[in-house]
Amino acid sequence: MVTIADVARHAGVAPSTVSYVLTGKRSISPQTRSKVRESIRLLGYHPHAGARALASSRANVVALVLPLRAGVHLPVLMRFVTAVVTTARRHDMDVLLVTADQGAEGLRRVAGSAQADGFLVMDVELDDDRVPLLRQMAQPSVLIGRPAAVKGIVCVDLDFEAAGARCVDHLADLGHRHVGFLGAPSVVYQRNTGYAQRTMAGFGAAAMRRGIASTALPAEDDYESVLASMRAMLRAQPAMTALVVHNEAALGWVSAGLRALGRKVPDDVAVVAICPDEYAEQLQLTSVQLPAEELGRQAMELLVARLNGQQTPPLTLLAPKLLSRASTAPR
Amino acid sequence: MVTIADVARHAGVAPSTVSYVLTGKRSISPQTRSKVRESIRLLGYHPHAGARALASSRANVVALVLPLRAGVHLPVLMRFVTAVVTTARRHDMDVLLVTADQGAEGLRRVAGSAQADGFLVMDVELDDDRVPLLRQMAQPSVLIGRPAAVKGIVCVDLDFEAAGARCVDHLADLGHRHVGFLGAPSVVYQRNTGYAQRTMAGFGAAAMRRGIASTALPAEDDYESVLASMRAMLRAQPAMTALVVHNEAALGWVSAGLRALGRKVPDDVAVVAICPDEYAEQLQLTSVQLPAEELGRQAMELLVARLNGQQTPPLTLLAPKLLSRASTAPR
DNA sequence: GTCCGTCATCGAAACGCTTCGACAACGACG
DNA sequence: CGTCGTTGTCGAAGCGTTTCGATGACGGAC
Repeated sequence: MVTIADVARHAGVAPSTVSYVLTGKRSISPQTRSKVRESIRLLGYHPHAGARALASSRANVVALVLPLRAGVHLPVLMRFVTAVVTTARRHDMDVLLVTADQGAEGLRRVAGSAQADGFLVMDVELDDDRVPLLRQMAQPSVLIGRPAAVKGIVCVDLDFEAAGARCVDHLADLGHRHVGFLGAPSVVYQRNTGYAQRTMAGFGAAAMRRGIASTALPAEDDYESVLASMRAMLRAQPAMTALVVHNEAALGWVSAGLRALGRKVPDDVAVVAICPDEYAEQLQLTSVQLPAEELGRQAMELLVARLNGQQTPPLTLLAPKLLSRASTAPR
Repeated sequence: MVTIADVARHAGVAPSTVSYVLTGKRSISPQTRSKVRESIRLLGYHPHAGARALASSRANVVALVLPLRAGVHLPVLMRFVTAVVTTARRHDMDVLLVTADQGAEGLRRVAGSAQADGFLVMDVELDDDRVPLLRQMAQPSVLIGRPAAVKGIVCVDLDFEAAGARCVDHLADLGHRHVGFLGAPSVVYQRNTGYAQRTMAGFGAAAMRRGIASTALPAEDDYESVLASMRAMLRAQPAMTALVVHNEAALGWVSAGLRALGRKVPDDVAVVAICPDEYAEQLQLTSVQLPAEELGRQAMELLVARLNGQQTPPLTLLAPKLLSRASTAPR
């Protein structure tokens, strides 16, 4: 293994000088800098991560806590992950994969061993038992999503409440008086997942405000379940003329299902989805965008800022954007 | 931060003794052991990962190289990931997430900085440019999948060639003389991905051997594409009475699509899938199992074995298992 | 011509752990 | 009863960085 001492010897300088060239923490003359750089290149030197972590008490690693469990729509999750990894790399950091099933214990271990400088936590439940722990840890953390108690933690989230409301408003403006809500798989609500609950709440409140009748049901990710939920909604509310879908896995089955139930989109039933734009685009659905990449990126940027000692706003809430497409043609 | 010296002081022993209690590399009297354990618990001590890595030249981390790109079916990928993480944890290792788009450069960086002790690489292409690098790296690696040249590397894979053949044999035994093959998205073949190519090859060869006519087409992950591919196959080979599907994302559309083309499963067209068992179970499809968890687990175990200096077989090839279900009822 | 501030560099001391040789204590053995 | 292995523990020397105080060299101000 080639060490910093080897580089220093080769370049005819002190090890500390090499270190300063690498980190840029002190000014170095251009000549020395390029001499050292050349030696580094020639010898193929890579600083030893462990040694670095030990000396600087910075691992240059963030832990990403991922929910690999039922009800999570993986393609969407991966958009977050990709954005996080890309942004991390841009700041010369790496990403340690921690699965949510390792629980608070896993967090404690990773934090205690100083394996990671910070934590990015996804799929937060409203009453999440990891939150108290995160709050008292030495390392900063950023949540993607929002628990009920946000005191003392930093969150990034889409304003799902507003998103739910935005869908209703759009439909109400088009004259719909009876709307349905096709939600995430029921386990997601059972877990009390923040974004799912909030969207529902926003949807419900907006319907009340606009004096519109509404029904809501969860749906699993298969055709039968989607069909069953929609059938049940139509039975409960035969006059239903619009549907809000907050379930990426179900999206593909919705219009086929409605057709099977004797309804055409958009003539009989208008559809608004809450999902990444690409999906809506492909299916030609009016949608509120779920900016996964943007959320992942911002979360990582916030974490980096905190690691650099900067003050950050405790809550970054992205405003929902609705894009009108063929599935809600004016009546 | 509480260090090993604190623990040693608290327990009234030397730091090295604490270390030996932790690693178990020398025998320690039961009394001392429990005394030290108690101090560790009381003080909430966690060894500093960096220090440990530096002193022992072992980071207790494996890098998992993930293909987060088009054509990869994420639910299946996540099965691998979950199995890898779980197995890693069982050996007290953590998992560093490296995305394939960081390329060979990323591997070099992680390896050079001794951030990881070994590499697990997924979604290997037949002529993968990372393979030469992996071969010459100080750290061992295990591939999930197989490049064309396997010399000097360790791979774990399902025998996809046999899997393709197994499907044909099953169908041939049932009397089918004209079969189709609905493959992965075309980008996957364009990339020359090992498992996709091999399955095709096995399928084709078996069809030849059994004197059966065959057609093959790729399919994307949407209904339209699946329908189009199947229509094209039926046009090319109107007598087609059986279909092998090697595309998890397409599975859900197959029987609906065939129905739309005027064919019923299994009476008009028999279907065999190559996919994780759960999917086949749910859709009641005869299938060759894709044991993702098993592959992930074995890959990690092999890597651990190599890290412990054990010799391992260069190729672990799992035999395909076919499970007969309703979609290939005897004619 | 002296003094002072800046700039570039050096040397040495951490950082927290593992590992290896050394060494008592102790029972077994001849 | 001396000797020899074993067992359990200690002390110290690394591991490869970063960081901080120190130090020359140099230029500008007086």
